[in-house]
Amino acid sequence: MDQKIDTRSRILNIAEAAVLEKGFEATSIEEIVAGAEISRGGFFYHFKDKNALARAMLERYIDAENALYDDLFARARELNDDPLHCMLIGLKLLAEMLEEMPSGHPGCVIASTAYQDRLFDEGVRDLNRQAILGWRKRFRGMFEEIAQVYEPREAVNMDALGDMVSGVVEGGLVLQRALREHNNASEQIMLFRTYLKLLFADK
Amino acid sequence: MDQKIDTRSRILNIAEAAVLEKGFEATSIEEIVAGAEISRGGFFYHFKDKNALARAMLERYIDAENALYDDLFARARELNDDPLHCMLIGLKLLAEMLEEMPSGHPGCVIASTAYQDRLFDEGVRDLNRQAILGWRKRFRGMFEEIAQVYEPREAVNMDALGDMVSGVVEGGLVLQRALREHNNASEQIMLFRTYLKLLFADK
DNA sequence: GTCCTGGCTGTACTGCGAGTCCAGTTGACC
DNA sequence: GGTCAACTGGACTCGCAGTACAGCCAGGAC
Repeated sequence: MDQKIDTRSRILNIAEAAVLEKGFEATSIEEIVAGAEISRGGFFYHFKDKNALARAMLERYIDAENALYDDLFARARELNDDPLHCMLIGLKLLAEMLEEMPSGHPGCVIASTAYQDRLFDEGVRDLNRQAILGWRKRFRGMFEEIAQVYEPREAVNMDALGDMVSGVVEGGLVLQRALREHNNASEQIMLFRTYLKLLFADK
Repeated sequence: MDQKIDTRSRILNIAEAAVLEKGFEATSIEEIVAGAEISRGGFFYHFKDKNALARAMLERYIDAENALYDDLFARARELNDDPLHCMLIGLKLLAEMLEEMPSGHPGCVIASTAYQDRLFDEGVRDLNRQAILGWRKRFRGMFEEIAQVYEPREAVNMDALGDMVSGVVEGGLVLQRALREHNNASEQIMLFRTYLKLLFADK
C-alpha cells in the first residue's frame, strides 16, 4: 500500500477524530488500535500511556491551529493593509471557515482537555496553558497595532481583549456542541467583529 | 446528628464538588460513597447508574443558575429601572460574584458535559440544550426591551446576542480553567458590558 | 551472509471502576 | 406484628488501562 503513512501519525489521526467526536475518556485504546490496524502492543510501543497520546495530540492540534491563524491573517493582510480591516477580514474568514465545516467544527481540543484536566499530567495542562497564552499575545499585538491608528472609544484591557478572541470561539463551540446547532461559533465571531467596529472609532 | 441531610442530597453535594473539580469521568462512585459515608449498594439504590446521577446534578445546577440570574437581575432592577442600565448592573454583579469566589468559579457543568457528551444519554444532553435555550430566551427578551429604548448602532441577531452572554461566560470559564488564572471570566463579562454600552447608543 | 535494531505482533496477566444481584438489617409508622 | 423504605455488605461480571515479555520480520551495517 502506498498509503504508508507512518503508524504514529495514523494513530494520531484516528485518535483525534475519535476524541473530538466523543471525548478523551470515552475513546478506548482498543478502538484506536482497531482503526489504525495495529496491535495493542504496537500502540504502547509508540505511546507510553494515554497521557503521552494526549500530549502528542495537543501539540499537533496547537501547531495546526497556529498555522491556520497565520494563514488566515496573512491572507487578510494581502486584502487590506489597515490593521483594523485586516483583523475584521481575518475574523470574517474564520467565521466562514467554521461555517463551512459540514458537520460543524469538531470542537476545540483545548476546552475539551480543560474540562477533563485531572485525567492529564502537568505536561499536558501546561501545553494547554501555553497555547492560550500564545493566542493572547498574538491578538493583543494585533489590537495594539489597531489602537495606534484608531482610538478606542472605551478603555479596555488589551490582554483581556486578546483573550476574548479565544474565549468567543471556545464559548461558541461549547454552545454549538450543546445545542447541536451548527453556526453558533461563527455567529459569535461575527458579533465580536461588530464589537471591534464599534470599539475602534474611525479617525 | 442533626446534619441529617437526606442521603440523596448528600450524594449530589459530594458528587458536584468532585465533578466540578476534576470532571465527571474522573470521579468514581467509590469516592462518592466514601465521602457520603454510605455503601455502594446505597448509591445504586438512589441512582440507577452514573447517568442518572449526571441528570440529577444537571437539573439541580440549572435550577440554581436560573435562580441566581433571577436574583441578580431583580436586584439590578431595583437599583435602576432602565432596561439597559439594569442589564449593565446585572452583568457587573455577575462579574463581581465570579471574582469573589475564592478559588475561582468551579467551572460550568454545562460546558463540562458538552465536551464529554458521549458518556451521557439523550436525556442529559437534552437538559443541557434546554438550559442554554432558556438563557437565550431570557437574555434575548432583555435585549429586545433595551432595543425598544435604545436604537442599536449596528444591526445584530438578537438570538445570537442572547447566546453571547452564555458564550462569554462559558468561554471565560474555559480560559480560567486552562490558564489557572482566576478572573478571566469576570474580565470577559466586563468587556461584553462595554460592548453593550457601545452597541446601544444614548437617545 | 550474518547480525543487529526498530517496529512491530500476540498472549497473558494485574488492577480498577461500573454495574448487577441479592440476601439480610434497621427504624418508622399503621 | 407486619410492612415498607432505606439502606448494608458481599460476591460477581465486564470492559479498559497498563505491564511484561517472547517472538517475528525487513532492512541497513559490516
